Amino acid sequence: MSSAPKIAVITGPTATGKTALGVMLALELGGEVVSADSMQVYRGMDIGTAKVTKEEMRGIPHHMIDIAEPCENYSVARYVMEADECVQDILKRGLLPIIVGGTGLYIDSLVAGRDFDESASDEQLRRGLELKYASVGGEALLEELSSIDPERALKLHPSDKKRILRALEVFYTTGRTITEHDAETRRAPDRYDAAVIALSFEDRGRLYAGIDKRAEAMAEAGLFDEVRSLLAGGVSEKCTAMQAIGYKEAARAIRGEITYDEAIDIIKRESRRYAKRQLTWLRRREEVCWILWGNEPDFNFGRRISTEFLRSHGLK
RNA sequence: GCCUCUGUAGCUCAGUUGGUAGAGCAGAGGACUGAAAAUCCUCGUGUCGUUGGUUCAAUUCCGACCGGAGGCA
Repeated sequence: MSSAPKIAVITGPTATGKTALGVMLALELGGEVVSADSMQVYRGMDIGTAKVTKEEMRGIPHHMIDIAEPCENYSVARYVMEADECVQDILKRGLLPIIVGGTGLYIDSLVAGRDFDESASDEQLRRGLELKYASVGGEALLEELSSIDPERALKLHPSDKKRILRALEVFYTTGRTITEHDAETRRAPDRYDAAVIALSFEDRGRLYAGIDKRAEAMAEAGLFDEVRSLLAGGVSEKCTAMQAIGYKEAARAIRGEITYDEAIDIIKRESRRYAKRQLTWLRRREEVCWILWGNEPDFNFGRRISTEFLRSHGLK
């Protein structure tokens, strides 16, 4: 058995009740919530990210929310550093850290304790590579990568610009291939012993219905006004924050490219697809305690299953 | 009531000069190590409205019937 500190994780696709269950477990077990959500880190993005409200928190401290300006570009690397500090601090105070969120990459990276090399990022270089990609194309850049890191190149498709560029960037800034970096971090044992609870619905249709309903509710709650004020505050389309589902579509409607109703329909569809990707990410992880709702989330049931699972995992 | 058009994948439609069919969208599956709510890959069988007829063979031609749209001194 590993000697890594034990923590709890609540994840699952969007609109499945992670937030509510997180607070319940924190109250019951004496814990604090550490959010794992790539968009809730940004201030001013509340409605469209379904951020926890003060009332919903019920006095439970929530970390890693509202910690960046929407025009900053947040990243996994920064998340792991900052979230890890929160987790350490909670553990030090004898409480249970409960990671709650749907950003799989953030959760896995935090749990594994991935060490992102500080030097392996270079804006200038990336811009240059980007221009090169535009001029010579993905095939040519993949070939370039192939001569450096054939293993990685083999796994990438010529259209997968982001990953080809990153692989080259890592090599040119650190002198080591991304394959070597990967191998190294995979070899290291996880930093935390995570008990993972995943929420979803038994029936995919139910999940999607909930997502659609929530999109409508967001629009009614003032999503478009929220986006308007972000844009007025100088948050540009290029910011990572504006890639968030709900925000980019609302911005298009505000610019008059599509109607508000069209925007809402697209938001629903993109959210459904996002949920599907979240499920795909989650399914490859073994030892997950799945809690599948029927028609509606049943939090009494969820809480019972969760606490049982966490106890069996040696938590409290 | 009569005339014309129409009925093909969840939706919008294409098509087969007769050999049981294919696009877009929706959807499904997968990947994922510094943008991850991002990015990328793969996947098309459906009583061709129903029912008779012609034919070796009908979704395709003919008839009737049932939906839908339009027209009618």
